[in-house]
Amino acid sequence: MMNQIKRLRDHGVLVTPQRIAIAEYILKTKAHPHADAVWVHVRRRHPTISRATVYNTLNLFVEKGLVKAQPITGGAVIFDPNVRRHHHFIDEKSGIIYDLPWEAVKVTAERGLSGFEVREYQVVLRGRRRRR
Amino acid sequence: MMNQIKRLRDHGVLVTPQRIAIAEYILKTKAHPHADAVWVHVRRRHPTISRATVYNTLNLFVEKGLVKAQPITGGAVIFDPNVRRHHHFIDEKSGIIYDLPWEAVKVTAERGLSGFEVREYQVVLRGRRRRR
DNA sequence: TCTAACCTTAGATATATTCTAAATGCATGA
DNA sequence: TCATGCATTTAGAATATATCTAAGGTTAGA
Ligand SMILES: [Mn+2]
Ligand SMILES: [Mn+2]
Ligand SMILES: [Zn+2]
Ligand SMILES: [Zn+2]
Repeated sequence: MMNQIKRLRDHGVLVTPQRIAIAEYILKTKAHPHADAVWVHVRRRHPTISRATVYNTLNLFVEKGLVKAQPITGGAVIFDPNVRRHHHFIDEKSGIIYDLPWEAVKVTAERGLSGFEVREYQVVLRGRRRRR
Repeated sequence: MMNQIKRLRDHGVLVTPQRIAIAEYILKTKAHPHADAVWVHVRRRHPTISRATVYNTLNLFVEKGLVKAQPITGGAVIFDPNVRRHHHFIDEKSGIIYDLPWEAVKVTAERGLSGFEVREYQVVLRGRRRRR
């Protein structure tokens, strides 16, 4: 899509076919994928893309503010196109990570935080997504 | 210390010299170390202890409820002797992880959480520890 | 003391991520 | 348009984290 290309340029990212392919997936997904999952996805249309390019590109997108790296699980770092403030719920059975809107949870400092300059925070919740 | 040995037995852990050495460090530290840091520490007195034993032992301690694994940073899982509910502040310059008492922050569910069965949660804060 | 179950170990394997250096591609000005 | 210079891509090596294997050693209770 043309608007992804413009979005890359607007963020100071030099456009290449590999970066377009990665952007088209990572900027729209709700799956919170890790780098290897992005690689598997993007290879469907770009069979020769290397793992190093996927890592390089995702790290570049983080640096440019297009995505956020979320190291909230044990294994691999996951990449999140939602760069606004929000919280995360991790389903312990499936491993699926859900976004929770910032307004879903209210966090209030009570005491004992005077020694800490907080730049950002989030609530990380674990449990089971209820069957619907 | 004798009370560490009793503590291991009380948790159904068969006592060995390696486990005592690991317990003496991990059950008292405030450093939130990862497995390799525990290995480096314990080798000062047990030079032949293997990395596998350190990983096996820490995972056993988690299973027995003596410590909690906290996958809140990118790299290695850290092991925490504080198994009560609490929050974490990560100093982004040094990487040092500080415990925040449960009462330091109040978390209130507001809306949109009806589909989620929450088993546990914590607030993860990042920023800079203020110079005192 | 005897013994069965359990533990420790070195090294191999698996997984996640970065590095290296050579080949290739992109953007710009002539 | 094209040459040029700089950035990007690539395969594979290297590094970091974690688990597995199988042989040998230890623990704790009878
Ligand atoms: Mn891991
Ligand atoms: Mn990692
Ligand atoms: Zn998210
Ligand atoms: Zn802690």
